[in-house]
Amino acid sequence: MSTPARKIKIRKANEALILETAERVFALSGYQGASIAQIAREARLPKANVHYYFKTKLDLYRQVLEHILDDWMEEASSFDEYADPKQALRTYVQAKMEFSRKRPFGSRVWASEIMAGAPVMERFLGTILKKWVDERARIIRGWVRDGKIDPVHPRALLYMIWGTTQHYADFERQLVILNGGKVITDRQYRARTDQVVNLVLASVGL
Amino acid sequence: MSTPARKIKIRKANEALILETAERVFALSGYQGASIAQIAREARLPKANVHYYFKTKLDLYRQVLEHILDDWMEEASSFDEYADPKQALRTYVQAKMEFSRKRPFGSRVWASEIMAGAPVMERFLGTILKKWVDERARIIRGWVRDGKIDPVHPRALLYMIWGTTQHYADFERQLVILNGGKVITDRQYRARTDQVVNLVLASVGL
DNA sequence: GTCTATACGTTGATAGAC
DNA sequence: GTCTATCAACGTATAGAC
Repeated sequence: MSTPARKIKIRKANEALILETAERVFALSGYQGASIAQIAREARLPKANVHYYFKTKLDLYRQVLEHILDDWMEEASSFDEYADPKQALRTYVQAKMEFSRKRPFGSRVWASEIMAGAPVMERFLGTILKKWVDERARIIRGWVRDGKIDPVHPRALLYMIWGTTQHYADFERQLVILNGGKVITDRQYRARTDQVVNLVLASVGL
Repeated sequence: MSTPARKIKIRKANEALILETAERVFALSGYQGASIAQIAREARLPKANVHYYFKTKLDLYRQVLEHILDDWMEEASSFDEYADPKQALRTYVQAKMEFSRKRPFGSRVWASEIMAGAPVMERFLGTILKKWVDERARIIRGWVRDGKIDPVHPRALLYMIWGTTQHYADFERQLVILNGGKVITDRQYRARTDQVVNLVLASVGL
């Protein structure tokens, strides 16, 4: 029963449970506002166990962010799936909207980290993200040069896509209240995704 | 010297100082994450003085939010300055962009409050904001009916405007890093504002 | 790997001298 | 109106029995 293999399995399961719970709690209260006690409570584990798997609160927070970055990489790559601007933008916006729907807490942890001055993600932003944005800006500029889309400012377009799609995750509570307090159904959300796609495409003349 | 008039003046000045500092600190760390000690330190006041002017942390937080709502009302009214969609949207987007530039902390406190589930602003969102959105949605639907703009979903348009313009306040740190670490100048910001206006107008066919 | 007990700093808040 | 001293509650983190 107490074989190494079994112990590793328990470890993986508990780490995953804590990471998932921590993402939710950090999303709700931010890094400073969240407490290990609350994370432990919601994961139904003794507080000491959280410290057993993650030495410090900062360690745990860092790993939560790393998890989010993994998914970020995936949605970022969707931008390059097609060379045609219409298909590329549609695919990317859809991927971002799906992420906002499926991982709203991840989006909020990110937002809260940036609002706190990005002390942990600074390096990522200045290296990987900056490189990605610079390259995508070049692609968009190419589309403009070839007359495939209207002459828009690449960065302004990317920031509009980010701001809009992340709004659906970060401000979910507000959207629900404005929706009359009714939760947004999958059907509704698909419709909203299409509307966002159409607005973005129209904004560049597609 | 110690006349009532003088004391009232001192009170007003200190309250304003504390409110301004608190907005910045709440913006950085959220309600739970912020501490009275930090607010007092940054305002260069003893901790007890903060409690003297604002009985509890929640009291202070509420008043910070009320201040932000006052400004929100003002920018909201800019939507109705013109009946023509092009002028109305331009004026509104410009007002929101100006707010993001001049009161980035206010925007972030709002964002952090919503991400925390809007425990304090819930009533405002469900009453005043909902009414405002419903009415503006009706106006936008009218523009579509009259063929003045493309057939867009009113709410999707409003959320795009909010998400995009607030992104410039809430994610300022990220934008600066993506800008190569250089602060965004007034000149640059005016250009970005124009780009956002153009994207929004184009998104509805204007 | 689990969990109780505990160390020890920081928090929100107050009392009371000035 | 200002400010030091203080308190109970809660924060992170660890020790050590099981």
